[in-house]
Amino acid sequence: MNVVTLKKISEVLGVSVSTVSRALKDHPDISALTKRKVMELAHSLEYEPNINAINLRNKHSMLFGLIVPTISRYFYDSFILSVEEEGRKQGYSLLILQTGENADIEQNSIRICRQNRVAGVFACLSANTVDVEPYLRLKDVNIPVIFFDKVPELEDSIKVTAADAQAASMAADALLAKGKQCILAIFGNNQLSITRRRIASFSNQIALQKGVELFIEHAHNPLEATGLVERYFKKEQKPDAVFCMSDEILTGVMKGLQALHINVPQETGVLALSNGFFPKLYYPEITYVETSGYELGKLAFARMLQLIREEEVEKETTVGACLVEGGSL
Amino acid sequence: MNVVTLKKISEVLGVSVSTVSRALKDHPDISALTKRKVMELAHSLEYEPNINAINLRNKHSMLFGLIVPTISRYFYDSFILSVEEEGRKQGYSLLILQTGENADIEQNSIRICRQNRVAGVFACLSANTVDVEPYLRLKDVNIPVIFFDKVPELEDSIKVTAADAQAASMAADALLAKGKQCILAIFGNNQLSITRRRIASFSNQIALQKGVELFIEHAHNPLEATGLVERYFKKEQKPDAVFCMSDEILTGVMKGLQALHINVPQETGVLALSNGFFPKLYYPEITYVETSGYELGKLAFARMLQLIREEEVEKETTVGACLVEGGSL
DNA sequence: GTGAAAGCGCTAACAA
DNA sequence: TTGTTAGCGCTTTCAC
Repeated sequence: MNVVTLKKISEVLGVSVSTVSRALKDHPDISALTKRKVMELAHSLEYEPNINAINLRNKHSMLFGLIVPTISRYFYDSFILSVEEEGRKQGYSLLILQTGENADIEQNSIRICRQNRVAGVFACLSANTVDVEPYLRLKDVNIPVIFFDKVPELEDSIKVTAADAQAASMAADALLAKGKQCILAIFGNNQLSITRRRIASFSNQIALQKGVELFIEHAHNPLEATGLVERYFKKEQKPDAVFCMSDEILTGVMKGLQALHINVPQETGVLALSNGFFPKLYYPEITYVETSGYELGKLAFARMLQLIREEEVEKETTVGACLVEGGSL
Repeated sequence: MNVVTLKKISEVLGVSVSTVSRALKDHPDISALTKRKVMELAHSLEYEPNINAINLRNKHSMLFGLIVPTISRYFYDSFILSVEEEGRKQGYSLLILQTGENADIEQNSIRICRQNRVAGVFACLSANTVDVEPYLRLKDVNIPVIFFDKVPELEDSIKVTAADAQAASMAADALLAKGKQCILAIFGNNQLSITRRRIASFSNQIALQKGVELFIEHAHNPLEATGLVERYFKKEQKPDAVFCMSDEILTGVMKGLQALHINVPQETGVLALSNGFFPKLYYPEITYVETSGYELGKLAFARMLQLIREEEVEKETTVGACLVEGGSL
């Protein structure tokens, strides 16, 4: 083992470990000469401090735990990216733990965060999280928790989410502004509060305009969305617009429209709530209301820093939505 | 701070720390009674061992570093998932470090791995990695490195890759079998050995069939791929098939074809090398040669374990490819 | 069957 | 300006 430690450096130079330690941190007490010698040697030996020793001493690590159903696609990747970027600026790294929507793995992930004495946890609940308690108990060991996206319905936890209601009503407005008269709106899992909020807000907004027909449907995956499109576009009266609650639904809808050779936007308009990646895959690009995982990440990180610094933190914050025009409406 | 340590438990119970330590690991020396008392108390106090202390003592951690350009889409997510799954079985977690193809961040990520005394590093080079040395020097501090996907052209490093040559020639065969005569083949960054291997194998295979015209082009992102499609399909003699070296290129190509209203497969065939997600987004689904990130992850992990156990390890291994029929050819 | 003590690598209070 | 020392939490050897 060729691992270099402060001790090794101190022995070579004939000084004490603490001198080396201080020299490396550019401590004002140490003479310029000593500093130079220490730094040079450390550099040439490729010294890297042992984080575990540092953490042990500090009683916390420069790691954040990030517990999430999946890192890929449809939203979380951009959240993670932005948390990682922000964290890097402050010297933090990310311990990413995917639960795959499995409650056992989720519980275990919380334990791993505890054992690692992470500086904080970013958590997005699994669809079937049974017990939020273990998250809350992290507070006992001084680990702050920020919930994002899929958050528990609890008063006293810190949550950051996209502005669902706002996004959904913006989408409705965009459809009405284009004079759409017969709208197929496809939403996701109705169990989730996020879905119910979006439906309520969307249909209320549509209802403001008399005479618009609205068909609300649910799809749990792209395939079901494709099926819905096939069903509705074989009808006598075809929808003149399709609204997709998520990227996942959007991909299913587009596949269905392609299969039926339906031209967008000539024969029907398409509008999605999206993070922005999938709409750009198509031609014409899909018009969407953006709920940015990236922005959400930035916000979550800011909240985390406040918690760590023991500043006052707002319990619930949302990031706004905005309409991004493609050519699909 | 309510953090429970062995010492706290030992004080409550009036035994020594070492007894507690041994009791918790079910050491045979300890009496059943003591064990029970210790375990019960530890449980009720929600004791979790401090990993940093353990790592410090062990001189390594139960973390793997995973350095990758991006965690999302196009391949890596499935690799990460499988490494994480395998790792979890053995008690490992993942320190995921995204480089965003930035060489500085990549270097820094290597340092973070060193500082954390990770048990090993899984590395996929950035497109513009200038200096592989820092990876190799991890060996000096006993950190094994497994390169995957984008690997360096070095004899003595351990690499796992998709069977590029095989996949590319399978793709060529599939095109020839359909009697394609004028093929536009779009590859990625020509700097990467992976690209050059694929080109060589692909064009050699095509060359076996006399009279087939092959146009080889490069695209560094989807946009460039879209541009190439627009250029080639405005020509007098349009390609009767497009080959896409990656998912990224595929998405760009499909957007270009949609823009020009070119029917697949009637007017042109499309074939991709892919991980399987994107081809299913389109109608008809794209025929592709699958190189599985998931399988590759399993393989990489197996190699890592061998390295850690200081077993003999094959330097280069590949996972096979297979043709998945869609309706695009 | 249990305890005492050393040591992993680092930092910081205190001494010189 | 530098050194000595104690201690972070844990494991393990050695002693009893």
